[in-house]
Amino acid sequence: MRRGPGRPPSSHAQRAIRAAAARLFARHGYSGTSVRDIAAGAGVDPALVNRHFGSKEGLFLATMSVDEDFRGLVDGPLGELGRAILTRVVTRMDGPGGGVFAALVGALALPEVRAHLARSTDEHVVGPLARRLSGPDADLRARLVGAQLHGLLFSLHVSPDPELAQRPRAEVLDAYARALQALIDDPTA
Amino acid sequence: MRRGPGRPPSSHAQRAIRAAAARLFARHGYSGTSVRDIAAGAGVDPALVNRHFGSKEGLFLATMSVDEDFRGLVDGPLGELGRAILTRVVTRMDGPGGGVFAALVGALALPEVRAHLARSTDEHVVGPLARRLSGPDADLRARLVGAQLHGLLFSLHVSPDPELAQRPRAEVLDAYARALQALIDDPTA
DNA sequence: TGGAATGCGTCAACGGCGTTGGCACAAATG
DNA sequence: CATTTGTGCCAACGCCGTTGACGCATTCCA
Repeated sequence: MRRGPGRPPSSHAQRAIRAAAARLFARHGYSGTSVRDIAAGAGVDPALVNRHFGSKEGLFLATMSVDEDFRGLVDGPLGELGRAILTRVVTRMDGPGGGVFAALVGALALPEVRAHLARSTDEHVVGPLARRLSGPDADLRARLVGAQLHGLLFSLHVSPDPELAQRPRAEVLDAYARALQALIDDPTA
Repeated sequence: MRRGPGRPPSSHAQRAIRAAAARLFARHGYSGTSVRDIAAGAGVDPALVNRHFGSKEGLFLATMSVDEDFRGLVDGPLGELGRAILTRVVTRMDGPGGGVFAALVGALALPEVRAHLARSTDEHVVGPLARRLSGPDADLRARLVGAQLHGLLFSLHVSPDPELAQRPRAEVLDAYARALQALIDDPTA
């Protein structure tokens, strides 16, 4: 995108790069998307990507995030919390930008991506849930609920089980909610 | 490794490449291991790798496999099957070659790797388990048990939760077994 | 008002990557 | 002996992420 000499000082290119990166990363994953692809999609020189975002990894971390949508995820009544959490998370991942989780998993070889995913999970699921659980091993049970969530997302969007992905979501959620609830409920009650 | 002109006709290099690849892939993952690294570790020319195994992906699929260890995984009594499956799988992944699952997940961008993992899971967990379950939605419940397994392995070895990995395995397995059992038990019973 | 500093964009190049084709040589085959 | 086959080596290809030098417009400041 060549622009005249009287162009504004702000960076239009920066937003174009972000948009192209978000689209391509979500669709083709981290290693399936090259810096040159992103630059071409944004109509920009490849070197500009690294100039603005430091590196391909920096751009990935700046665009691939799920933090904003999961506030108050574990706020419902405890007796139906398994179903509530599942509905929120799965619905989010079925919508646009659902490739984000798969893209993150595909880039876990990068330590910063591992840290990002771990922090997201801790902040929105494990931490708040552990504070709400009663009974023994609340922290352990909350972490295992996080593992269960990762497992379902994994089987739906990362290494998809076709039979599972094709079933009505309500059936899948109902059954899996029982498994989550087995860890949410106080085992001594 | 230069060898004299009277070398034996069989392929010593092939086994050296396999061994180096298994070690390096399990430790550093797919994209963290280069063909040139493997060749150097085997004392061999990089071109030999592709000559014998077709491609880096071919070598990866030939060396990274978990099939052999999971026969009869779901054969125990139904009432304690959750605990039995977990113990087998987690013990296997804690031992040497435990990096295999993480390596596979890190290479899921390759369609053949996705197919390999899906087939392994279907063959050793989902299929046999679905045949043993009673009650409604046996197939769905078996698939969700597979998702739970992936989730725990994910949180232990792919994107490790330090708090979880550090706990005594028995506590973790006991708690998670309840969650698996919630899907194994007939929900109408 | 003139000069330095800053930020944006362009271009060419670097080293590393997976992969390929050509060549050499020993062993097996007729 | 001639051919084919398997094995190994070397040089090179195109793509990758990344970097440094440079041009240019704008802004800041003495």
